[in-house]
Amino acid sequence: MSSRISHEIHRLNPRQKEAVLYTEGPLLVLAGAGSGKTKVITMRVAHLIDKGVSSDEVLAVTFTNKAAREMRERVSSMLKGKIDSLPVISTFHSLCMRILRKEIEHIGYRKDFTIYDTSDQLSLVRNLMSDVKVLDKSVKVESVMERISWAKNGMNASKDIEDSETDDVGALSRSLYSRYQEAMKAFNAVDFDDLLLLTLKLFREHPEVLERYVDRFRYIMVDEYQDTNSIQYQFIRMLAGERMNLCVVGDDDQSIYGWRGADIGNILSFEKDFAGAKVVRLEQNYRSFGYILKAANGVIKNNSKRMGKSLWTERGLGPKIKLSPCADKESEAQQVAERISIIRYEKKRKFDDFAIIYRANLLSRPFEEALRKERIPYTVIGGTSYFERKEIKDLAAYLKVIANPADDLSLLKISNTPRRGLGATTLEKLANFAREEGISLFDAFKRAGELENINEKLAFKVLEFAALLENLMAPFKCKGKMTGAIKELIREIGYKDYLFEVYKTVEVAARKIENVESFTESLSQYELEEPESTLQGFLEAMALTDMEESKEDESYGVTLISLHSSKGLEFPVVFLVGMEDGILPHKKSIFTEGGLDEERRLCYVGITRAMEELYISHTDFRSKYGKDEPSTPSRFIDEIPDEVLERENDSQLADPDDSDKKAKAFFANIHAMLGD
DNA sequence: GAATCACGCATTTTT
DNA sequence: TGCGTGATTC
Repeated sequence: MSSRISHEIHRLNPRQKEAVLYTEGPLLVLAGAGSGKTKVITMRVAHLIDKGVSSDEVLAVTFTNKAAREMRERVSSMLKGKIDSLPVISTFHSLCMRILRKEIEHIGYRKDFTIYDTSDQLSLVRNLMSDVKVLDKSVKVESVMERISWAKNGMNASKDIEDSETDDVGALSRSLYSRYQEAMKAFNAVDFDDLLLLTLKLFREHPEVLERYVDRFRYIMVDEYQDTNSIQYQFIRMLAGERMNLCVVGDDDQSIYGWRGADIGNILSFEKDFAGAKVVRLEQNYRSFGYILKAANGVIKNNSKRMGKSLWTERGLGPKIKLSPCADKESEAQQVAERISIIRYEKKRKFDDFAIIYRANLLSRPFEEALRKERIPYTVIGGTSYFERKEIKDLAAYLKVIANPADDLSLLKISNTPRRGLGATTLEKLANFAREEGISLFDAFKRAGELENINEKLAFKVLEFAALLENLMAPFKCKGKMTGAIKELIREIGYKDYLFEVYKTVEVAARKIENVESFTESLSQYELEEPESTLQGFLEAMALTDMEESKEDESYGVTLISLHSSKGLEFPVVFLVGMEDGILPHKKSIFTEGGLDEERRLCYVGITRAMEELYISHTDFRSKYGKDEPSTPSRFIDEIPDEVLERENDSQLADPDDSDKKAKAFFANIHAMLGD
């Protein structure tokens, strides 16, 4: 046994050590916020391998790429030089993808399937809706898609979509459900839900396949177990087999994704589900001062359905939590901004040490304005921007067609982008022809000459376009030729000219072109890094991974972030803002089953992000959608023990001493901005 | 095909 | 209130 790893294990606290050393049979590690969870997981993997388990036999599953990447890095540095291959550490989705790539033919799909992301799904549903001539504009495509996905995941009370759902969305979703599935299959495409669902189907219908995986993965670990949904639960359950060397790590108190299908019941009934399970509680917190933990404990103990856990620390109490009532959201924002200036100046902190955390992204606005006014640099996390760049989606659609000519949807999308005179009517005719002949749209393109209702000139254009795509297929199949091929593609279709044409200002067009370049760049990088590079592999990486690895070091300044995205992060100074009833707890959650408990957990997550100082604020009046409404402090504030709180006055009037401080701090911000 | 207008909508988000 | 979408119009 390696002395270095055993030395590291000896330095763990008793509970952590217990979790690391208990390797056989089901184990639930209840890891409180800041209790050294990642350390335990990685150490456990290292320990398993160190004691002789082959790294091939170990599987660790996470939810996000970021978590997987982090874990992979830590495991590999811990085992440096000891092993030649890392264990499989991957997200649910990429794990299933890997399994399906090998085995999907067992259930009647083709191996070269394409992955559809949310926006692909959305445009498919949009197309289906226009096929059946839905004129009712009150039905949103998003709602229909959501309902279909919900049904697929079996999260309706019973299977499929209930007949009793008589509302428009329900009825429409029901009638489109099978069309959706058929279209996906015809396109040789698979959506995010399918990755898991089809793997489950595969395992159910082909026990011999399942057996191979059960036999291979002898030690399984699942991170963030409280976030698993019922499909993921079943998947894990099957993989764990009879052996049940399954270690799940999570925190029921941080289950905040119930609204998208996560089932907190999975973690709560782990002991029942996996007979003989051992439970280890990690309650010693290494992140926060005592008062912060007391506040967190005070709030969360009001939830009834939980495993029960109470955080403690050896770090001492630290400063009390400051509670500030503010007149309105503008003064709340201003107060926070001024406070950040002063604290940074007086305590020699960096702007990176601060975070402003809120329930809903739209609350960030006033804070951004106040910070700008105060000359404080900041980064807003969240919003949905990365996946939505039109030019990237365009090029990706080209690649999808080249990789999978059966993908009618993507072909449709690129047929007239850039414009080549293939309008809606022509495409409609081609689509009809394809349907009649039972062929793909691409094959229909290649036979455009046979259509009598399309004139010769137009048919020639279609044929030309099909030939263009077809000619590109070969270079994309050659190893190491993809970067050249994409440049060729961009040139051939005149994409850059098209961008200049479409976007009026030079700046916007230039930005778009920059994105195009970076897309090319990422393909070339993929090709360089990946010895077994294929176009399919690249598209997969695009769909399944964030591809934004470099953005982390760009972020600088105060972090503005939603409660949900703050999970897993920590900051020396945290401002929990907008702590009002109707916001946290959110008004829509108050009357839904289990909604209030989840809001409380959200509050718990927020509090436990703070390492040293925590400020909680709320307003007397809040203008929403134009109207001024009186607001009440969040009911969760009442659950914080009084002795940990320091209540501040409502008065915004600063004493002279204070304004002096403010001025000094302000000028210090300007200096900081100038870079000294 | 672009500009303009009116309307509706307004938690949370990853793969 | 403020934004994004879809329809309308030139």
